[in-house]
Amino acid sequence: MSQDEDKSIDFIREAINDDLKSGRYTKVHTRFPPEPNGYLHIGHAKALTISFGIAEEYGGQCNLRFDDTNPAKENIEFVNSIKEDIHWLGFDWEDREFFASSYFDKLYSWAIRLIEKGKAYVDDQSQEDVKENRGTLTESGKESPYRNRSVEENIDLLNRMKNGEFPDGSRVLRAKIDMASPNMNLRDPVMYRIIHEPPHHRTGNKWCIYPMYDWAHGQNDSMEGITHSLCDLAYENHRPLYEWFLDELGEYKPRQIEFARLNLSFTVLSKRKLLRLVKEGFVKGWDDPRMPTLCGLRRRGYTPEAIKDFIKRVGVAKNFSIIDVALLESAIRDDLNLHSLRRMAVLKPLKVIIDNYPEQQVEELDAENNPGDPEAGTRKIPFSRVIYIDQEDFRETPPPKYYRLFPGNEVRLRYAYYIKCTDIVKDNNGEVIEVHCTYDPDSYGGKSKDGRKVKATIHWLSETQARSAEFRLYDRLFLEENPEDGEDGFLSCINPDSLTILNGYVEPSLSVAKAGEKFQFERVGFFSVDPDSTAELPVFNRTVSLRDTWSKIEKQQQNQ
RNA sequence: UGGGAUAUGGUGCAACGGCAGCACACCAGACUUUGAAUCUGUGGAUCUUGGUUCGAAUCCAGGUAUCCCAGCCA
Repeated sequence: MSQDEDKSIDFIREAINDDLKSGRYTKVHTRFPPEPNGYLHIGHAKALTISFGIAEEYGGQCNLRFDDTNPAKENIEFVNSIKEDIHWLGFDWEDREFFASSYFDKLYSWAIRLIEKGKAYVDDQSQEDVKENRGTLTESGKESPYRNRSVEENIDLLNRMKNGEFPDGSRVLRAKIDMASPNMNLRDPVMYRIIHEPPHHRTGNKWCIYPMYDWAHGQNDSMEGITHSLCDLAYENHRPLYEWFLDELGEYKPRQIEFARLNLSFTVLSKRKLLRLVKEGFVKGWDDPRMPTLCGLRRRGYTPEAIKDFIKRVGVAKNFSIIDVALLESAIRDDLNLHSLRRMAVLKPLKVIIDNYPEQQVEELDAENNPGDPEAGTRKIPFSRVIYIDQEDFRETPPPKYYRLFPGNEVRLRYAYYIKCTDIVKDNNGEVIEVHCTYDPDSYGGKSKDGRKVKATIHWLSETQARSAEFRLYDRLFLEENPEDGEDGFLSCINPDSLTILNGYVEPSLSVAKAGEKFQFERVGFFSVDPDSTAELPVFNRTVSLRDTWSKIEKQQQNQ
């Protein structure tokens, strides 16, 4: 067990501590139970980190169990992607990979047991009638006319349902509880429904009946000896049913504890909405770097460490909450700042000619790979007469407090020399296309001999050695802080500029960077190499920009 | 009077009858060969009304707001 550095622990760990102390349970065994009907996203990362993390902390175990009780929605590809994503985050279930479908036989025998106890019955009502007779939130329901069939008839009917004698929707098995219960989940909930097609991805056509969530989840938890079944607040209303089944069966009963799911500002997390983003082409796929899916975040350049750190910062509670995406960005910046190598890249090139620098000369200058980490070493970067700088680092007429290059001003080229702007060349449209400078030979390496200071240091690339590269700059997908509001609202607040593609240059060494490698482009942001990269054209995804104080200052100036 | 849950700075999370604290965000400054990072500092919160108590974010009662529940989805 971890003795938390900070003594405060969340309510789940508190409950587990109580259970261990009281002897209600003698170990901790959790489970992560995804339905294989979609990709894992950042919200799942929270659930997963809680269940796997708590098991780890208490020296217990966490099972991976696929909740595959509905063949209409599930398939093996999702099973595989889910496993990949969990492993990527750094969690492992060892040999405890389970499927709800593996328990179908045993579950069936438990259903028979309930029927024999008179606690379950086959209902022949149509779907409409079942709905009609369930009542409303304020009115109690009506009992089914089939509610009091004999045990023998119920068993016979269920058996024939299982054998495929009846069409989809014609009958269901229901628990006999209380049609007047104020908790809708207790108004004779459906246990089995008939589904002939499609075949189940694991059991094929063996089964024609499939258990509902409520008639599978708790039972599977029990069968696996789970002690703490941690889930979403949405299942709070299901807990009485979870316990009713196990009590009636007389089986071992885990404790279900619910916590608030993760919501993120400027993000949608509901499966339906994510699906529409993909299907309707607002993004390029489930792993589009703008998606909150784990595969999307991975491609964007997020690290497992940052995601886990983020989840830790979010905390665990029962309040409905919406986390500021800035917290996620802060977590990835912290991680990448510590670990990523620095490189120079020019996203929007502007040509600078250093008139007093010898025409054919090329110098190899030393540059640190990570100023914060001397162990990261240094590299050589070529310098010559013609270089590229970023357009944002030059202004013909500088606004107040602009320290970068402008006519008459001197700046430092990172790791190289001081240069002073002497002249500019414009094209027919009046756009500056060339900047002329002189350099101070006594400022080699960026240190002036006379000790004079310059306010700005800018990044650059030597024209001849620079390699072309594509930069994909991602911004938030939605303009509204809470795009989940409303059904279609999220589509109307899509950010038209969520992706900007720029063609610029990078240091020569980066042309061989491998997909997934991460760098900080100095003064620009953190980038990760995209799998779309080719030998001719490396592609860099911007994971997150650096904090940009200047743009804030400039914005303030414009607002005045 | 359907049932269940939750209310603490802008956003989250703590404080478990005894000085309301932490992170992110915001703001100011120091430092800086990244206007980054780092460091220092400022401001700002207990849903509401009553009650219990020497003392209430915490306990009690009422009110209000928000979330979940009427799938043969999970």
